[in-house]
Amino acid sequence: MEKKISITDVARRANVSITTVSRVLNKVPTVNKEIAQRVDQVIAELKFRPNPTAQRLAKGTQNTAVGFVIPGYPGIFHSFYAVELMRGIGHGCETLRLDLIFHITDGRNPLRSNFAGGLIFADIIENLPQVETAVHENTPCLVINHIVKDLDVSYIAVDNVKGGFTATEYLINLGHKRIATVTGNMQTQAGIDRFEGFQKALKQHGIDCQPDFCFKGDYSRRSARQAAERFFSLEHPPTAVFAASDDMALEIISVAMENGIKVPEDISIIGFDDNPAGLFGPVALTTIKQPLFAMGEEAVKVIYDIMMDKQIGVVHKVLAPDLIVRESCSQPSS
Amino acid sequence: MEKKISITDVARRANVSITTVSRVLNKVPTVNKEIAQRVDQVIAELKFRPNPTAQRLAKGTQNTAVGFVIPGYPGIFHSFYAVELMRGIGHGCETLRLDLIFHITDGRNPLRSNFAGGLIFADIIENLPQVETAVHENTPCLVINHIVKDLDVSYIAVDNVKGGFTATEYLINLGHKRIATVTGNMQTQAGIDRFEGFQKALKQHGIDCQPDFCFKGDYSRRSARQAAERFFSLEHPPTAVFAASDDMALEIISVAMENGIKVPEDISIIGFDDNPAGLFGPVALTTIKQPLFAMGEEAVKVIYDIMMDKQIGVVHKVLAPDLIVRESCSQPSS
DNA sequence: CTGAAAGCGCTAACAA
DNA sequence: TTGTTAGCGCTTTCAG
Repeated sequence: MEKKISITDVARRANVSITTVSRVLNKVPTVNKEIAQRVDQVIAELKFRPNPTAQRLAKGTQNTAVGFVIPGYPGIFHSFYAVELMRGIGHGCETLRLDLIFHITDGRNPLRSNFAGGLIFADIIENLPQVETAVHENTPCLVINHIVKDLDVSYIAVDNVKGGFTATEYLINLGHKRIATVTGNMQTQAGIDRFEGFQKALKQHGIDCQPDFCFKGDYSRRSARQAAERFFSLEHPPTAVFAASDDMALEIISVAMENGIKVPEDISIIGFDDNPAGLFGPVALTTIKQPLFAMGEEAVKVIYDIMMDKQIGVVHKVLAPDLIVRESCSQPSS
Repeated sequence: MEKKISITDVARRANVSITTVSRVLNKVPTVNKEIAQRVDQVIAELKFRPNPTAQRLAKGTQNTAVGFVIPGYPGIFHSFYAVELMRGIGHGCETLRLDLIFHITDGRNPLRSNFAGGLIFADIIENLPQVETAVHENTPCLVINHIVKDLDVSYIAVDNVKGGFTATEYLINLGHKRIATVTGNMQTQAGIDRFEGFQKALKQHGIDCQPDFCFKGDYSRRSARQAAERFFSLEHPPTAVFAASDDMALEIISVAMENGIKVPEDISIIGFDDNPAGLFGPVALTTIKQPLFAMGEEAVKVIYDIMMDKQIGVVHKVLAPDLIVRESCSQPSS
């Protein structure tokens, strides 16, 4: 462990003042060529690196870095959801020339927001204490895709009610009347909201919401399988199903095929997420795409405004999801 | 744009010294309860945030952040290669309690390495000038998967020669004698090295390397198709093919199927990359897996040692790739 | 063209 | 328990 060398060491060795060293560091043109060269040489010899912290302090540079906090569970980097968000945030930071600091954390550690001027939280479930701390420390914060009630914090989220509504209305407009749904985990906002959108669409088009057609799932393939088996064993089975996730939609398609039921001829299936996995398999999945990339990008803009005091108070934004039509839905045959 | 408030403002307003404010900021327990409370209140009123830069300078904190530089081309976050690397680096940073700063860049901008104590470059092709600058500024640097010749910089790479060798030898051990290859882009190190490994394996096992069996591809599916058509039209076609990428391997399988040639019964195909796409499709692809995650993790360790002066001079590491046996290879039938 | 000196905002002895 | 006084390593007037 060598002792840190500073600008003073360089100055001494080159027989100049630290001011001059600072000048060559900053490429001030008014420095004598020879001296500059000598200084450069000493810098190289000593392998001197100016301390960026001190530079920033002296220059009074604003802290232009945003931290992106994501849960560190395995597979996070393979999650379509997280990666899309990252892309958007990465792009946003690039545009605004902000540094992007990743905080991959299990939510336990205090999260020293060392250099970050603002924090974006991707998943609040594990990180709620960290959000609270950050808010309490006056750190600009933004939560993605989670509508926070108990805390006065900004958020930007996708409109899951609208997503459920859009999916269901699409089915209705295709001519379906017997529409079922398998919901997401009803402990989660997304699960509740997507189901609400489903009901709303039915109601608005004067279609009854049969209890038989509403299966409370939990996003798991297992629950989707149970739902599908229930639906298919009904005397009057549905002609269309809205699944609250692509994963579940895919599982329903599997069950259908196992039972010789054709998609979309015999039954239409629509998912939610626009997971690339929906592209493979026997039929490309029609689904609802969350504007993940846009959300990430927007998140950066918002946090930037907050950091720069252009924005006072918290901001709440809700983005609309898009319908992606592929092959798994058609008009009812009967 | 409000004037920045500093610890002095807080001190004045709370009628205490800045030291006391500093103490409550750092939660030093020896502060009078009432005073602490008063200070806290003022902090809240003024929405004061301590300047992290000044804190770091005063505390003399080491710069424990590593920058990860990746090209900003679209789709980078969906590239299996890049994402695996990120995962490894993310994990490494977490383990070493380092901050991770992403620099998503097109290679044009100067890359102000603001807070990073060290830099890891994921793809040197677009970023070479940045690497040069960084090296010149004595910034600890590490290049991933590119063996740099003209620059005295550390790198950590995968052994592509060994990868090609392993793939080919596996085919040989299965009993194949008529082995073809479609190479990657021979302008790239990976392309050259994998081909070299192929030749080396053949030679070592006393098998002639027929020119007919060596097709110079470029990683594209198009080139793989041409290669496959050539191979299949030969009087004595090969019984096995080593493709320098999974993409190409998959295309060869497609061509084979179009021609009624069965994989692996009639012909064995081995790829390179362990791309998840190889899992789908009619036969799961046998392939060579690059230790991407491990490489990222290792990269962090190495840059850390360099940053901490535990490591003097540059370090060059080469990791061995692994054979992943799945379904696309078998013993030759004839 | 160069250097002395005064900070940048905060922490950390050292006194009081 | 609180305040005074030096710095942290660098930039930046302002003289020379």
